[in-house]
Amino acid sequence: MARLAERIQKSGSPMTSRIPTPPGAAPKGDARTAEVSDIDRRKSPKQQRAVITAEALLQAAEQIIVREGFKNATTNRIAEVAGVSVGSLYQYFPNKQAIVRALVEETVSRAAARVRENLRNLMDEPLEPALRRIMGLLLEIYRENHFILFRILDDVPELRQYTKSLAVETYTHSTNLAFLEQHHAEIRVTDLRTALLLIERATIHNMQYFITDNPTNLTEDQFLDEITRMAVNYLTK
Amino acid sequence: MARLAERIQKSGSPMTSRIPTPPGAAPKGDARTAEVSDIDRRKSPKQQRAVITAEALLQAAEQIIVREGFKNATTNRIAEVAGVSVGSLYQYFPNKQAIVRALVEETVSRAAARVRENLRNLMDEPLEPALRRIMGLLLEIYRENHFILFRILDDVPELRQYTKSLAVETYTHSTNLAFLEQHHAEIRVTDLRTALLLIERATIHNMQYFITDNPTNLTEDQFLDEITRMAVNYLTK
Amino acid sequence: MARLAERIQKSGSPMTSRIPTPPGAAPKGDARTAEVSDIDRRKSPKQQRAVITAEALLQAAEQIIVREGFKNATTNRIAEVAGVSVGSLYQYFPNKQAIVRALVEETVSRAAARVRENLRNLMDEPLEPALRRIMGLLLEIYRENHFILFRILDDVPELRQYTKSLAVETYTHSTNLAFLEQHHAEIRVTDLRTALLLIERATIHNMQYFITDNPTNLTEDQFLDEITRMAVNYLTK
Amino acid sequence: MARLAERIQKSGSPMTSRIPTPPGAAPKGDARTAEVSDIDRRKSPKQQRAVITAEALLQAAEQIIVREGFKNATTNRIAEVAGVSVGSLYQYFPNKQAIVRALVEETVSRAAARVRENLRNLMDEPLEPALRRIMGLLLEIYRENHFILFRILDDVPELRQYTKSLAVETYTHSTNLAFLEQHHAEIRVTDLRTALLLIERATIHNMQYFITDNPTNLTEDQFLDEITRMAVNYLTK
DNA sequence: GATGAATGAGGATTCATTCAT
DNA sequence: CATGAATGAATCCTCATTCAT
Repeated sequence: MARLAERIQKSGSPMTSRIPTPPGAAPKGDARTAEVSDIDRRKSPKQQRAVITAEALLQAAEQIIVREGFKNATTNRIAEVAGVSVGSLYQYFPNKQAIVRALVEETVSRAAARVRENLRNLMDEPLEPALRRIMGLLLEIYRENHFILFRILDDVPELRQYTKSLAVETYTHSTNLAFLEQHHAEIRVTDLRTALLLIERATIHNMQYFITDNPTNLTEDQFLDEITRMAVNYLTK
Repeated sequence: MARLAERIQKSGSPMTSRIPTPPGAAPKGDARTAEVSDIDRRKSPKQQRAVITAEALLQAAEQIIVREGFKNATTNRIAEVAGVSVGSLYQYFPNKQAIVRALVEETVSRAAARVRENLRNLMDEPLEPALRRIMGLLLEIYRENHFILFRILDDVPELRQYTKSLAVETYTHSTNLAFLEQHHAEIRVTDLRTALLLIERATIHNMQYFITDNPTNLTEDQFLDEITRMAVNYLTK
Repeated sequence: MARLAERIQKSGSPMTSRIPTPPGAAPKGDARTAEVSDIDRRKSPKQQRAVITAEALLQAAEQIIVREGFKNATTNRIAEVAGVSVGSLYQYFPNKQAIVRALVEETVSRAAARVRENLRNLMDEPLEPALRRIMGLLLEIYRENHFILFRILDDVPELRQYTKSLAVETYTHSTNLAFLEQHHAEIRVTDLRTALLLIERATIHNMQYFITDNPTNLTEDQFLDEITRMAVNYLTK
Repeated sequence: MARLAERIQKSGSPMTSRIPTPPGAAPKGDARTAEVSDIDRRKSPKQQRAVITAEALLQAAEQIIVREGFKNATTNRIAEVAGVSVGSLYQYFPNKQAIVRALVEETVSRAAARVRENLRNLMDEPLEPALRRIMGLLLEIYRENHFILFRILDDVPELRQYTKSLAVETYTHSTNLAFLEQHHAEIRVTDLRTALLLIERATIHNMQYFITDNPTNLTEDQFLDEITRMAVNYLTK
């Protein structure tokens, strides 16, 4: 939440600029640097109170989305739940979409930080157990933030163009890649980047379905085993 | 198209009944017999003209969605493009959602029929080449019906509860299963149904991303090879 | 009012197209032909009821503007006074501005028709008495339609770009010119078109002030005499 | 600028009092003595800083209006550009309108001073060349202050009631009259005041159109010649 | 049956003004 | 005095659905 102020910004005319805030991709320590505010018309909060309000708005938005569904998250309702006026909402967010975006970015970057940190600690572990651990972490993260990480991106079509840049994988991509390179001895595929992308998709969406439906009737451990096996088999055989 | 009339039905108040038209799941001859709740159907278009009108509406809806985006597909516009009045639209479909649903079902069941048919012809082929062939077919189908099969489900949150039952895999599930059983000798996983579900997810969403973004920069053939390899490796190693 | 349907049309995105409906400028009988509807999204009224509603909306708008001032002429209020719903308003007019525009065009073209007709009958009269007659007519017209012809154009900044094309003079310009040419013997200025433009401005705005303030304390007849004299002196001396 | 403080005043509830600061109309030495209603004045900026702030606000307002259009001149934006807080803005001006009014008065009185001064120097010149000189000066002034002198009055309907008292002519009226009286020998019209009013209207609005559109395609010199001729012919023939 | 006019609740957004700090 | 966060009424516009003709 420390970077909240930096994240509150104008999104130009609703989603016209095709290239979104590019994901930090520094090969070594890919700590995301604060995204440049594109001509933000909204004042960035300068007083204590302002930060609190902006925060309250985001929390209100999240709460409504989770409890009442995205379509009930009108600007007026968000303001109401946050305990402020609509006017205040527009003081911090240029439009409704910006709230959702801030919410997602907030969640994603936190999640990504967790993943990257774990991944670094697992750099020296063998591929399979390391992957398995990461899978477990991912499942936990996605379960905790299911609404924000999955549902919202579906519910806000305009946000879809940003989906890529807002996805957790994107934020962790370079670290993921470094992890694979670290284990290249065990891996048979040559194009690591491509393999990574394919596995990411396969993994994430299986998790999404596991969380919402669990059509497999597997236990969580069994599920993670299978998912890991799919990834490892693909990479190593 | 023949079963159109059967598919047109009322969904009660928008999506309150949780269980939609359940997918046929007969293990062997899974020819879907239309199980339509006769209650709630607005109208049985027995006359030629009626069917034509309903069909025109669906085509109009599809055309608008594909060309102008989902949010431009208002009921008035659909009727306009179809060349009838809104009043008539409501003669054939109880509400907007029913149109979308009919459209999806239409597309899905056609696609599923193609898949099943191909699958049956490949029953005696070895696992890998057979799978590869199916993968190619699926990619083709998803590409052709990208908007209907992927985008709509995202754009109509209320339809998401139906996603499962409206997905192509669901319609082909039993055939798919039969296919796997036919090749059980090559397969090491024990729970075929679960394995199938996992592979389906992994495959379909990778295809979705390949079609919309192709972030991998693979050629279609390369992509299909990889996807197939992922599935085969998972099943057999 | 007969051409109402033709006049109800979309104005593109609010006033972006710089070139407005060009004024009819046929040298001979400059009867304005129905302006082409630029991509009008709104249905043109086909039933009796529709025409009545559209008409009621225009009248409501005029009434509100005249009685309550332009700023009270909100879309909701216009609909209310017209006795219909806002929805209906937007059935016939793509946006608020279009209503005002329709109102002005309606008034202007009617006024212009009167002027042109009179002018034609005065073609053979000597310059001064003919001009004096026209001045009287103009004053009458502007007095009757003061709000629509003067105030609105000021109150709708976006409409200002159209001011030229919506002004009465513009609609009568070719006839006016023909009138001057007819009297060229009495006239000393060489560039009739320019002279006409200068006189038009001088005349119209003096009338505007006369109607709203009459800071001169002249009687109407005296005022018309002076205005006429100004024009005649400019043209002939 | 010295008289700024005097000009800052409260206008009651937005423009309810019909009679604004009346223009000084002393026939001879018409140096405007500021007649400000002390009631309603928000604040007397006696300190240096205060005057500077108020001045900065006016300049900010002008800048925004000219560069970004009137509708972008919100109070918040004006304060922002002026480098102060909205709160401060309301310290110096009771409401938005007061800012606009101050801006107009400022500009008008400066312009009027120039006109009057020139006029005095031309008192002994013959009518035509003197008028021609004044016309040139007026055109220059209007061109420089086009936005403030013309556009604003259109954009702030509430200000229109003040139009008369805020117009340049009004501020120069007595001097103008004195000028005409000085030349009464050349003039045939008897009621000089009325003639003056008529000529003022004719002149000013032609200039307005010349500046914004120049529909005549005349050069500036030609235009001034024509305008002058119109005035002289009217006065002397 | 068909038509298309009418509905109206509801949503996003703005901006002059106030007032606690 | 200055600040800037908060206010909230008000505005324009949409679109699924109904129903009189």
